[in-house]
Amino acid sequence: MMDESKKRPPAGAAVLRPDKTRAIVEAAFRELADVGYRGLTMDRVAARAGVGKAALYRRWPSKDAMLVDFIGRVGARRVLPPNEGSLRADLLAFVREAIAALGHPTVARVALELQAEARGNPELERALAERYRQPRRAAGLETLRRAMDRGELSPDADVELTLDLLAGPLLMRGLLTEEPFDEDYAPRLVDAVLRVLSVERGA
Amino acid sequence: MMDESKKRPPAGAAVLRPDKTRAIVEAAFRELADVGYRGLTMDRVAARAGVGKAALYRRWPSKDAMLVDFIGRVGARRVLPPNEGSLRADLLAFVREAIAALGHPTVARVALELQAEARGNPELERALAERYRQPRRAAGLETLRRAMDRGELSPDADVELTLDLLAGPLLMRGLLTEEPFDEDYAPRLVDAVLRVLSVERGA
Amino acid sequence: MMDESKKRPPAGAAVLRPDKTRAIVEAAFRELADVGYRGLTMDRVAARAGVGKAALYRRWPSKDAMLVDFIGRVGARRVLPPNEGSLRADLLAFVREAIAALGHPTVARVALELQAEARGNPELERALAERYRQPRRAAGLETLRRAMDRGELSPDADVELTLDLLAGPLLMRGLLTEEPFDEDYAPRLVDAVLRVLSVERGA
Amino acid sequence: MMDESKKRPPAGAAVLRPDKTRAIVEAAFRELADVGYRGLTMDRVAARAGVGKAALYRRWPSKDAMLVDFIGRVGARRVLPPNEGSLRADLLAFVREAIAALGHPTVARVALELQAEARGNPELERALAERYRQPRRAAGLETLRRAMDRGELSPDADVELTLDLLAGPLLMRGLLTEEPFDEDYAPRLVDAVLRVLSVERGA
DNA sequence: TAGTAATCGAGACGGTACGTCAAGTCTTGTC
DNA sequence: GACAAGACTTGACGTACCGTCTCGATTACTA
Repeated sequence: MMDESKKRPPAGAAVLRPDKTRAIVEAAFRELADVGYRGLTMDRVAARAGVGKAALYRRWPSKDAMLVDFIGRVGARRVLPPNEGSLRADLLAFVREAIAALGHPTVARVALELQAEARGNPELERALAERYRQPRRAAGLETLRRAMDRGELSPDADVELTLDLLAGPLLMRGLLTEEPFDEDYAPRLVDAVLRVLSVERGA
Repeated sequence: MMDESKKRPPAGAAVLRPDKTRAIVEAAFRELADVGYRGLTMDRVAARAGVGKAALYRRWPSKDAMLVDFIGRVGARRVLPPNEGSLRADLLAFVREAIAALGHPTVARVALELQAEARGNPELERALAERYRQPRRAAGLETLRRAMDRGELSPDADVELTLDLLAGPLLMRGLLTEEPFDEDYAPRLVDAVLRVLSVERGA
Repeated sequence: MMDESKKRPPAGAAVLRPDKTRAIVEAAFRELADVGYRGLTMDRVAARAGVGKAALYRRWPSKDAMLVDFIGRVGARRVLPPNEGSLRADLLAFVREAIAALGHPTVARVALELQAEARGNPELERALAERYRQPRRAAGLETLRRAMDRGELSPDADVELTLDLLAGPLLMRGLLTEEPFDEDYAPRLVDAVLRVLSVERGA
Repeated sequence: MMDESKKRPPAGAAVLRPDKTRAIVEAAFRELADVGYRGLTMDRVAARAGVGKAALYRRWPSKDAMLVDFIGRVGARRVLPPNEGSLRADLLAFVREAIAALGHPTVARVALELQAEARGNPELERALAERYRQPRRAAGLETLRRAMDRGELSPDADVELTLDLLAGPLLMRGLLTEEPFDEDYAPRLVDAVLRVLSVERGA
């Protein structure tokens, strides 16, 4: 299931049927959106998918493992850094996309529970880091690096802190406090960060 | 339990014994530290406290309510804003205290699970907001306002965003990613924010 | 549950409630009569008794153990030997009672399944032996012994074989082949056995 | 499967391979001897036979039907009545053969479970009756009839009861109580029955 | 000091979800 | 089409936890 190796099964062997897997995953996501992580039950997912409970446990050893696997299915391995021509435009695109993603109902409903569950579930922690935090952070890093290459940004800017200043407020509002983002939150945040970086708005 | 009114009990009425309450609370905190929020069960807390399960439900209507109440016991209704003489010193004190608090093992263990649970539990959400986020935010606000009064800070600074820039990175690292804070994280963060506010470091 | 010792539970301890036990036992017997031993499910018994499944498992460690215990509740520890004045009358009473017992619908439905289950379940085997076979065999033995005391029966009669000749046909027809007993089966059987014992019918 | 008609299969049709059937039957019998009727699972039989589960269900419509069929394979359609020259010798041979058969480990292990299962499974009931009880009863009947023809036995003897007196004790001890048979059980039983029939031992 | 009423520990109660297992059916690719 | 492998649905099993209820014993207030 979680093994990507495509070794052919021994001739004639039965194989987990992809249509069932798909049905399960879809049903599970609908359940997540409806009742959240804690409220999801295997029986209901199975019923909703029109599938026996055993079909679930043939694919994943437990409810938690199943959810962990979903992260890997939905999350991207890589996030493309924006390329708008200027640092400010790039950061604006970056922030706006993040705000949109955090605003997606299922994300809002589930992401925090998932992250909480990751305490004491190293696999889940790893999945979340690899599929969500790291790709986005790498894209942010790349964005800053390109600005340095273009001479827009000093090469000795505090990159780590800059990324924290961008991501921190977004995650805090998006996941923890669930406060809505004002219309102009993105430019206010980006311009604040640019001031930290001593980049002129006009640049 | 949460009602402080001291109305006389009817003749002959017994009263919840405070030593038992104490024993329960202590047991619950030890359980929280050991197994976290999700792992905590009422049976175990009762057993650990040497108490019947009914003793718990006589005090709180549910497991969630109990945890909510604990927030109120531990969290402060008001947080005193620091008063170090300068905005920079105040913010440094503020950030350093936050880092210390987030580093406390039980907080690290439980806070995120609690916040996650607050989705779909408005009482818990309210308790967390009232006892943790709002007092701290109010203290931060007061700190900025005093700096304005002293003339250190322009009166039309973007206060909301400033507080987000301070709290966001701290909460993100402290609760979500659980990345450790570097030795010099506090001054780096504070100085970045001061630059956003156009406040000279020397000030 | 299966412990007869009446030691008082430690003061204040909760205790299995007899009304619930009764409800469960009754429901189980109705289920047995309806669907037999193999068809009985714990869920249905619980539902029929208006009881949670845990209430069953609090009393017995498993479905089999529960049924084993029922044997002990229904079966007699001792069976009174008949006392009709003559050997022939005693044996007739004995055989007629056995035929009646084997004809009871629940017995007919369940006894054989139970005995089959006893293969590989020593506890059940022991319960069946102690509660059913041995008491009846002892009563038969006592009946023959009294006839010897009265001089009706030679003291060196083959008692074991005699009891087999009585019980064998009854159990065979009652449990194995489920053939009905003719009206006059009892006297035919008894008189045949009396001839083996060289006892005159007139005696 | 149970149809012996050898009609040619339609062109191109494959045919159940007899070696597989053999492998399945052998595996099933080994399983029966090992774990009994209740413990036997189709998966294990298939695995033990090195065969897919479908191979079993292609041959028999259900687990019960498979076992029923086994009865037909092992049991005889007819049992030859003994022919030792005298009624006593015939009955002795008859009883001794029955004791030997009931002593076979697989029979002892399985026969009772099978008979129990026959409650509520008319096919199995019929198979057991046709293949086991009736042939043996018919042979017993024939034995008695021949003795009548020879003048050894009164033509108005109670034949039904006589057969019950022979079979009852044997089945009771062999299947129900699983008590071992004494060395001299056969002659004791036979002589008792002969006395019922008023046949002199010397005859 | 006696009465009285709510508290106490222990744990049984109904309900609901978990994860396992067996029966019988279906699917896939090979012979 | 039979074959091996094994995935499929269904439904029971036995476990764990929640929040409620029951029991007899204890405690502390009031009269």
